[in-house]
Amino acid sequence: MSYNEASITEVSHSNKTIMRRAMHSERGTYWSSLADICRLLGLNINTQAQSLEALFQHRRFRPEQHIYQVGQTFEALYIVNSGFLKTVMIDGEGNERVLNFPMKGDLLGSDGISKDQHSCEVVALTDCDVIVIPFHQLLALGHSCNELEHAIYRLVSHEIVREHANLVTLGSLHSDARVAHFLSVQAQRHAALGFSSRSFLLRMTRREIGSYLGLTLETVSRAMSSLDAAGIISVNQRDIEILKPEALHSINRLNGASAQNSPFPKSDKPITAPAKQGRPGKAKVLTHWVEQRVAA
Amino acid sequence: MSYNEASITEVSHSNKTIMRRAMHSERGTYWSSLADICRLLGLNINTQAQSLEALFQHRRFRPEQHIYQVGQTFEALYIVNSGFLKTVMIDGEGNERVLNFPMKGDLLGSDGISKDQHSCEVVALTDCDVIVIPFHQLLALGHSCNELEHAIYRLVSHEIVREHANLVTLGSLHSDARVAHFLSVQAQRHAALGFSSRSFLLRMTRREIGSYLGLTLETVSRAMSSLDAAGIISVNQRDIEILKPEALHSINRLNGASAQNSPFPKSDKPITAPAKQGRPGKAKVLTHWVEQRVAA
DNA sequence: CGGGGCCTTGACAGTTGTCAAAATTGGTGG
DNA sequence: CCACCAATTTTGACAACTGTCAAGGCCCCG
Repeated sequence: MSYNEASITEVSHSNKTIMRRAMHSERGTYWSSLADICRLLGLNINTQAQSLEALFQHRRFRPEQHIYQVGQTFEALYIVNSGFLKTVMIDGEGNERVLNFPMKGDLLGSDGISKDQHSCEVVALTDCDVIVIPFHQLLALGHSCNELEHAIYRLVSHEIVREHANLVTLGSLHSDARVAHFLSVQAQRHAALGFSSRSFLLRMTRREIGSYLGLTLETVSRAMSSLDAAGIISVNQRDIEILKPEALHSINRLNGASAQNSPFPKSDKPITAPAKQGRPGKAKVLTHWVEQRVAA
Repeated sequence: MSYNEASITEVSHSNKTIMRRAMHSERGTYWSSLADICRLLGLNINTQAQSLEALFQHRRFRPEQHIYQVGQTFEALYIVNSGFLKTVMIDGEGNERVLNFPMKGDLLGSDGISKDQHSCEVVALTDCDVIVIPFHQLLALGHSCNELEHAIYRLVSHEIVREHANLVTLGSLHSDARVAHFLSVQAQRHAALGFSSRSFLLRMTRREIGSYLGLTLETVSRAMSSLDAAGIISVNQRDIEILKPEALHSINRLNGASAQNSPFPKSDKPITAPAKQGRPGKAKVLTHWVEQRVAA
């Protein structure tokens, strides 16, 4: 990503700039142009408008720090420029549920538009660099470029589609399948960022994965051990290596909750992993299902 | 709702009007102004702009008919004017998952903005009347009124917040609590529409409720029987009467998946229903939990 | 080197899915 | 008007899955 070191003369609200610059004085304040952001998002906006030169400030966060909290007044959307985070919802009794694990290129904050107040919170899991996009400013830019405006709506709508997919995963897959799907998606996302899709590091705890998938941390751990024993992945704590991506991807054992209203009778066997041979070492825990697969 | 019988002279694209009028010739075509729609949504837009007089066409649907389908090109958002519907997602094998049960005043179609193509589909459960709002036209109106534009974003964002709540329900509540919560929400929504909040008719099957809640139809049926036996509700097929709304509302038995990272130790007993006396008749099925409550 | 998270694994119990059958409802046709 | 059929709902018995509780191992950090 091409950073733009802040140069005050380029910016309209210079007083603000000075203030913020003071806060981040250790390393200076970074800015990105709208064009940079479009690149980060993979957008191709065709416009010669000067709006592409509008600058947006970066903010850095340490692990555990909040990008925003529940109840905080909504002012800006955020784009993740680097780092890994979690989005969590807190219920009345202080229980926390993980909604998502955003990473580079992801949008944060769209939950706040609805009531001008955030209904969930985002926490950094690693060092993070986030671009702040004041909402009113974004709307103003949208007015000068229809294509950009449409892109904003698309971004927000994309969040809805993503959540739909989560709902389906949560409601209709068994624990092994949820974990397999989670790892598969993580791998793909890492790949999309230019990292290896075969080997990566999980940035969150088993408890957080469980919360995200609607499972306990023990069930997550066991599911991973099963996949390891089946030779589909290799797990060492948070270090994940994917040995058979296709196998991982094709695990979608269904729950009873997936109502089958389709005309087809429930005849054909579900598509499952063609795992062949479990490695002898390590976990002895195999669900019946994986045992069956391993035996086949 | 104040309908406006189509009067062609009021409308700009008269050719379209004639065409559509022909399609619905049985009962004539209805139109609503933007002001009508704001009223339906409970919005209070302050503007004298003539845009409030823009007219939008209604479409009627019979049970089982699709408002839109997966893969269909996105062209419009829809507001439900009357009737009950379901939003469903179809996976590769033809399994269907219910995502929501929209009713009067709800927004439909926001999933389509993302890729100019719908990723789920909406089906009428009863006779329905739906207002069609072509998206490009809505954007154009937004340009002439900032307040309206903001309202559009709020509507879409609200969908995100609603889905967050669904994810939490699905991931962190036990079956009884999910069903109780579902009924509680249904009651509130009926009340918000001016119907009785104590007694209402479910428009969907047990299977559809189960699909929505990530449960099987049998589990839904059993949960309702338990609540009935506990004297909290009265169930007769799809006829629901709520005897103790507070009790129903306060059932939130947690799953293990709700990671408790809060500082408070897990000491205090969860808030549960103070059900006193099960009626002697009917269901003999009680979960341990309800038994415990009933005994207390 | 010690301590505190975090992860793994085991044993067991509670919850929920599966399969099956009976009861209820609504609609259709004789 | 009644009988019958199909769809939906309820209920039961059982098995499978996942949560609960507990113990031990691993790793990082002080």
